[in-house]
Amino acid sequence: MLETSARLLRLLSLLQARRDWPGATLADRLGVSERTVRRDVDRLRELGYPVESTRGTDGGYRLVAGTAMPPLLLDDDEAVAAAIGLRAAAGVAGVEEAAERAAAKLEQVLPSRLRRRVGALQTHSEPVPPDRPGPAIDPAVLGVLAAACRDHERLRFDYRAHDGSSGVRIVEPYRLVSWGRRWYLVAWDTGRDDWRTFRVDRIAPRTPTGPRFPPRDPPEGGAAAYVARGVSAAAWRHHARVLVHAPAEVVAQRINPAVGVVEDVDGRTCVLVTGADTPNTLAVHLGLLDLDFEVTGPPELVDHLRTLTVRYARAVAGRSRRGAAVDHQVEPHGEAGVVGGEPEHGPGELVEAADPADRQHVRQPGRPVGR
Amino acid sequence: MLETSARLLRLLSLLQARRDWPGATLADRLGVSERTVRRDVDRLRELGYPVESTRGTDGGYRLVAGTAMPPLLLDDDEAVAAAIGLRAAAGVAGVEEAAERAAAKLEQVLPSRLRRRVGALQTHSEPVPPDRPGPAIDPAVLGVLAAACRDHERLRFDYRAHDGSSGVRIVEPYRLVSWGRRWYLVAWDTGRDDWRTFRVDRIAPRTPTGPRFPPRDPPEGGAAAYVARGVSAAAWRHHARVLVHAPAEVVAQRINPAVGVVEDVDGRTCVLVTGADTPNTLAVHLGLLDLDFEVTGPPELVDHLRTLTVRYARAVAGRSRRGAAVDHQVEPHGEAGVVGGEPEHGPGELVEAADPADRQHVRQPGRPVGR
DNA sequence: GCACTTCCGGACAGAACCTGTCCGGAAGGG
DNA sequence: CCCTTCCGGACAGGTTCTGTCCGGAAGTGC
Repeated sequence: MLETSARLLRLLSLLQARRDWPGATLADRLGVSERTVRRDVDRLRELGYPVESTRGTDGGYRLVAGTAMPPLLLDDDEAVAAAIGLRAAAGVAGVEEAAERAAAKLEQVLPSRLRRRVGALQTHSEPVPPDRPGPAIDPAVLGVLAAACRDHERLRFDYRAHDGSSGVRIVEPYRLVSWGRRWYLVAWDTGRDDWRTFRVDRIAPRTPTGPRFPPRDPPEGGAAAYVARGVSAAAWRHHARVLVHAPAEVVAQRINPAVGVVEDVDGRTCVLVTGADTPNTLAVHLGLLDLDFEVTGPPELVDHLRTLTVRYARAVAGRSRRGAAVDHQVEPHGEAGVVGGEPEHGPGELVEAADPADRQHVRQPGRPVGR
Repeated sequence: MLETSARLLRLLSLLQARRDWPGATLADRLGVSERTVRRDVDRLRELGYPVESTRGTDGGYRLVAGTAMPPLLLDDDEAVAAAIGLRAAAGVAGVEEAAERAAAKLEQVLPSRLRRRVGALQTHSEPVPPDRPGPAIDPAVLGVLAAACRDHERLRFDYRAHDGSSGVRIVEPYRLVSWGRRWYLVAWDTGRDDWRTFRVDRIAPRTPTGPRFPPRDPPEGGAAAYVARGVSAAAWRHHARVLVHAPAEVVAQRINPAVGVVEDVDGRTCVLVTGADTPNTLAVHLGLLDLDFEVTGPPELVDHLRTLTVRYARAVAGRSRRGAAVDHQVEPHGEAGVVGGEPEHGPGELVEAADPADRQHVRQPGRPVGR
């Protein structure tokens, strides 16, 4: 019966959307008897999609990872997110081709109303760019945390503090946030009776999760803002408070909010509180402002700005001496692919792909680069 | 019959993996009669997943977008890419929650061998970061191009050159590449008998696609490298050839290959060919090298380096005059969330989330920021 | 230990569905 | 006109599915 097939997909969708379903609830949602639900669960198992079951109070069924990938049943919003994510993944070394294939699969069946949303979000989004890879995270841990957030289940986990000590925490998770090169969990800490942000790479979850808890009002401004407040100021090795000779609104427009906070001083100048892992990166952020500013500390930054001053001065000192012999070889063009009026690019010199695992893209004159 | 359900999923999977399937081929793959395949196609249609059909030579069945999202059937590599992409999407404003939900759905069923791959790729990947949103692209266009790449179908499209003129091109598509803030199509141009790179936002595909063509050897180094060669040099408004006082290998290690090409000169110095959209960005990127260099052109760059020289000199001039009164307020900490020894962060000052659509994160002293 | 919760699965009658074969029709392209 | 493909009804034969009923098993809390 075709209804059997349809019902199996709906059952799979329910099991993917939430963790635990008592058989009676499933029977009610699917409009069949409980015996049929048990048969359906058996059918999913025969198809290779393992469904675990728990008897007794708070028992029920849950879908777990097996050896085969089951069909993924996404709602509209999730499908849009997946389409955007797969485009992002298309730029990731190691999965370009697979991401492209998956994106093609998804987009060929994406309803047109969702396609328009993908287009709109794609052009107006900018994820926080990581400057280097973060610590390794077990995706199973992320999965447990993500499911607990979604299902409003309490978590217990061992948390390793920055000084190496460890302790057990009991929290009500709210949201996972990818911030820079790390993942964070924003949760209500039951022991401290307040919101806290936890580094996911320091969490070792304990099982089982639960019990359930009623959702509480989220922290002010949402999880990402909450993490931004805590992380941006604390995560950097170097910090600076810089007096910028421009109105705060102008400065705010020129920086990524992930890198700093702007405080108005007198309407014409403001203070930028920012940071970075190295003085060089910090100096780059300041340079990108393209505005006059004053720095009095930290000493490393002051030293580095002085070094840059000398370096830049030297860099252009030889301009009148060397003439234009070097730079006239660079031909400014219009847009990408335009060469001599041609709208696309022909074969160029050999350069390695943008693969961070292999950075050997040095070109010796006259011979191909890399392996 | 449970086999009917299983077969429907396999049929759906086949239809998602490739565009056109003659009925006889499907019958062969599924191990049933052609009549049964026609019944199965009807069943998919009744489930809400539209299957189009074409009669005659080169006819067959293809899955198209309907009003409902069908189950997504991903192979192992595609599932890994989707997991990575969804994590990337979790940082995109507007789809955080949906991406998190979709990620949780996927990761709860991801076989453990794939989870490990996700973890490994996640920590060692760095996509080319876009510095700002690219031109709007109709996702339907991307979908058509992606499918044509996958199915090795020729494309005909109207291509708008940079000067506004337009012409029809017939190509054999090879790969879509996300590069910086734009998408590119790498394809064999049948008219010019050579590889070309096309801006996707300038492509208006003509239908239908086809006929099929045998795959040819890809351009040297792969599609991303190919685009890198053409785009990096041509896409920027400003270019520079810079003499760097360091060995080429050292310089190559310090830059992202997306931003430049390094040519050895004499083993101790080398030339960096790079570019950017503004002289400021170019100048600041040169500063990131943390190496001495010489620049003779273009004049805008030289002027701007002089401007930066003055700005930086002024920025640090007041250090001895102003004392440490400003910067001692910044308390360097250990890792994220550590405040006074606490391993996680309590409620901090109010700052807007990292939402590029709303950049008002200016903080007036004493009052909350933003709306 | 008991009561309540949940899953488990066989047996049965009745109903419904699925498959392969056969065939004539329709549409597209060379 | 011929070849390719999809379309779908008719038929016989066989298989599966469903709801009901029931006894069993396991987990949890009091």
